[in-house]
Amino acid sequence: MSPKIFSPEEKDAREQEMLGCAKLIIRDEGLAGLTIDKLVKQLPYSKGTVYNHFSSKEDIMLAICTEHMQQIGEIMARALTFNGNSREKALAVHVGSMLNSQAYPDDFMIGVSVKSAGCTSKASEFRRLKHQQIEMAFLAPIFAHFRSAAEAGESIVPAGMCIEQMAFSCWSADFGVQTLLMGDNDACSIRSQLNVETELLNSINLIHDGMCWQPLAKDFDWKASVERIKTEIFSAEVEIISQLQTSLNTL
Amino acid sequence: MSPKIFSPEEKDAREQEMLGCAKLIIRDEGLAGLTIDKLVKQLPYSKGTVYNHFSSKEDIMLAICTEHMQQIGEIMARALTFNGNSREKALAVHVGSMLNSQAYPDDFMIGVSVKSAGCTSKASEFRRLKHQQIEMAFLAPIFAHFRSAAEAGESIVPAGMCIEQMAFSCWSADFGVQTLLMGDNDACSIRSQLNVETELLNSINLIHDGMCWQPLAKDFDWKASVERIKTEIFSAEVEIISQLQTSLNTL
DNA sequence: ACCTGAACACCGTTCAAGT
DNA sequence: ACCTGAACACCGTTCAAGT
Repeated sequence: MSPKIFSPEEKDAREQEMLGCAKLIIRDEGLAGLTIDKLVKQLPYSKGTVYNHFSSKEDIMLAICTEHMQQIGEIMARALTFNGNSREKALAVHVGSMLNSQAYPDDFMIGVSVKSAGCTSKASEFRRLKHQQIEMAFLAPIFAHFRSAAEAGESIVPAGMCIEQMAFSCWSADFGVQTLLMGDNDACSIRSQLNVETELLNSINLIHDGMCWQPLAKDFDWKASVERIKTEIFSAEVEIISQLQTSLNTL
Repeated sequence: MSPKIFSPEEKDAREQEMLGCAKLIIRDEGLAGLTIDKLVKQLPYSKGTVYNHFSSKEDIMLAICTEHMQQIGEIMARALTFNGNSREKALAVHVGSMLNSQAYPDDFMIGVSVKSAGCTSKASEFRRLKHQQIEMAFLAPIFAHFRSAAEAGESIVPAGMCIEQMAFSCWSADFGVQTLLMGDNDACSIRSQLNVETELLNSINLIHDGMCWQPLAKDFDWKASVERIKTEIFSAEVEIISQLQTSLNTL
């Protein structure tokens, strides 16, 4: 009869509904458990409609990854409000990213898969652009923080490096530690003895010391800073993690 | 008639044949292009026989990953023979791992996939054990190198850290830089401006400086060291990379 | 204009039937 | 004892038919 025309708001709400459902499936059955068939079965729409919103399964994954990054951006902004010296604020960014990964481990796994496998190439142009745009948005305040610390003489920009490269060093080390220590530890006897929080602090301390970021590791109680960051800024995330662990233990 | 019985050598040779074929497919069509159907079609055996050797597709992937790690072990041993100071030798390990990843990018991608996705859990017990054993074998000389440098007073073991944690910091930073910069750069405008070799040297220099590993970055020409390492130790790998790039350009 | 779901080509894995 | 390949359950994607 009357062919229905959907407003952009309705389309957006439905897209959100689909993504939320996909996330639930991933949370329950893992990333490999996400299937278009399963997704459609739990949704009041058909396959065709899902493909009307997303060009492929990878497109859905990239969309979830982008949402996750938006959340990370909010975490980073919060981290930089920490009441402490500039190096503590930089540390807070990593503590926040780690807590977020622990509170939402599936989102973190999706991020790794999207970055490592060539998922982006199979996603739609629109989704790729949005992803890139958000990545830049959340990096900007980080760069600004590194720059102001260097300009204040609290850290030294190494010869031949620029601010962006300094931030990238921290980011890639953070990514490396989390990726290597979040997976199945049982595959490697060395890694199974390591703790994410400890090694992240160790790695970031080494890099910050390499930048001569004051105060140096040996002159400050950084473990205490981590605790303060957790309680003063990320108590909500810590709460989610502890709930997640107790529910895992009773299982 | 006479039921054939295969010797362990024959079984091993066939396994190698299967793995070699799988690697070729991955080299030509990417990791996602690897399919049991395709593998069998290019092999003089049937599906059942392949499954007689490997418990699953993940088992094949882990086997390839383990072979690659064995190769990395050989690279690391070679790196440590570099004629230079102890920090240069430590740097050589990373240069070698990077060159190997560039010379055999598919092997590197498999490693990332195996580590990030829960591939190990789907692989067979036997394959998992072998993987773990080889990982430990190639880490041992690295640990020994870090320890002797610290004992010689060329580096300082930070308070609260042990030798293994220092080595892990370098390893995870290396892994982070390579993973983030080897994929599709186009997804991120910042990353696309960064060069793997430059950022790897920057990151490792920051961490080594953080360990006070002499001589410090500012007191030495580390770019020159990288060039020396490339020509004196890894000329074969450099040659493969340049061939790979010219064949990519003519394509 | 938009939704539907049958149909398609493909996937990893198994196992009864052969030799 | 070992190999074979048809069969199975499932996957992502498409598109002619509906409303």
